Amino acid sequence: MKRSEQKAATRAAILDLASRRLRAEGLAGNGVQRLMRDLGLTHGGFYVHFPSKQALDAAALEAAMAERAQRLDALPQALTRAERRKLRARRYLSRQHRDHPEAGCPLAALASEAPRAGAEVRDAFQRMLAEVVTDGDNPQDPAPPSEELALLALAAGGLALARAVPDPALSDAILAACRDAAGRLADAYADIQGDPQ
Amino acid sequence: MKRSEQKAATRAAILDLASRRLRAEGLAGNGVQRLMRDLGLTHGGFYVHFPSKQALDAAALEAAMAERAQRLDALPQALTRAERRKLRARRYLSRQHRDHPEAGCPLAALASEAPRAGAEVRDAFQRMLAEVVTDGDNPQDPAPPSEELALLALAAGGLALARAVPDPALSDAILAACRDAAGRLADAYADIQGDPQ
DNA sequence: TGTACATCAGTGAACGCGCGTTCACTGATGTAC
DNA sequence: TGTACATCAGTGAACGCGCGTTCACTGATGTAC
Repeated sequence: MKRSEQKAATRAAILDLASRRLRAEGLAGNGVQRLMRDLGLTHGGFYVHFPSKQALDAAALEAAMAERAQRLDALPQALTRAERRKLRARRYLSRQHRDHPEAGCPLAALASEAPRAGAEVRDAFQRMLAEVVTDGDNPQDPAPPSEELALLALAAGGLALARAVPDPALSDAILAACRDAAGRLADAYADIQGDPQ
Repeated sequence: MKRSEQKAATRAAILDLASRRLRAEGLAGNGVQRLMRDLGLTHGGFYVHFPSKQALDAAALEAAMAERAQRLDALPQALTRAERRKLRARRYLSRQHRDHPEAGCPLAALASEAPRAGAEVRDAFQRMLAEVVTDGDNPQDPAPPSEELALLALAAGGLALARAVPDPALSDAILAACRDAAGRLADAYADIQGDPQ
């Protein structure tokens, strides 16, 4: 392997682990030294790849976002908008997603930490949010951003609460309640403006 | 002042500042040394009042909850359930609440950090959630917990996202979208089961 | 093809800092006589 | 009322730890002749 390829591979490995750890343990649980150690490297070398911890956090967030889009936004085409929204909510508010934050949506994992983060991280967070709101939908007939924002807030809030609560039964109940509410909300939006497709 | 009164006053001051700081800066931003220093005390004395940092966090969370209940759950009696829910959502998803996390709801402030916290904090978090879901409503005719859970998830999620986003216009848009969605959801709930009172 | 040199990814020790917690102590308050 | 002693809220130094960042270095890879 060429040196430049080796370097790119190392950078990718740092980014990938950081991206998963960021979601599993938050911004604080994602230290440079532990990260590099767990990759079999020493922490000094970190600064060959990233100018700062915050730059890594922002880049890891973007990487998480790209992964998330692949996972959650792949939807069958032949559905009404309301059906697509319900399906997305069902995936988002699943036990699977709740129990595997490291592979899930970074918005839910970091929602309450992001306000306290630095500018780079907050900017990345905002780009992610904009992406979620516009993405995964029919580009021919974009959904109103406000509807997508509310559905996202419901899903991300519900997932975060379901993860926070120690009682599994209550946690399941939160997920179920939010799936149901997302469905009702999707229907309410469809009623008013007529559902396309 | 008697010594025991003095002690109680000191404890209350620690708890109060911790409760505000917890919401403004999260669990991580709430260090013992800085807390005590800002109260004009030394950090060693902290352990006269609390057995550990985590015990303080849990107690501060409960204190925040009590304060929150006073602030958000005082509602006129002569309203339908849907009207009460809309009013509560309007208060919760206000610019005022977004811009003053230190005096606001701890669920929104800590939603994504809580899953990573210790058992004491998570237990306190769950008690708070249970309280929000059952409280502030007509005790004669309790609302279905699943409906309250979903409305809370929407409100807390929306508030957290609105705080995370650096662009003020987008932040306002998130609040407005979630207020609107909470209204629709309240109506949807009222339609199905008939609105009491 | 072989040698000399340059590049640079990664090393590892060190920096100052704040964390939560411990502990021997001080000195004002409270109690007993 | 005055003295002797006990209590205990709060002090301040110290513990080990992990944080992000720096920097002189090593040694394998890459390049030039």
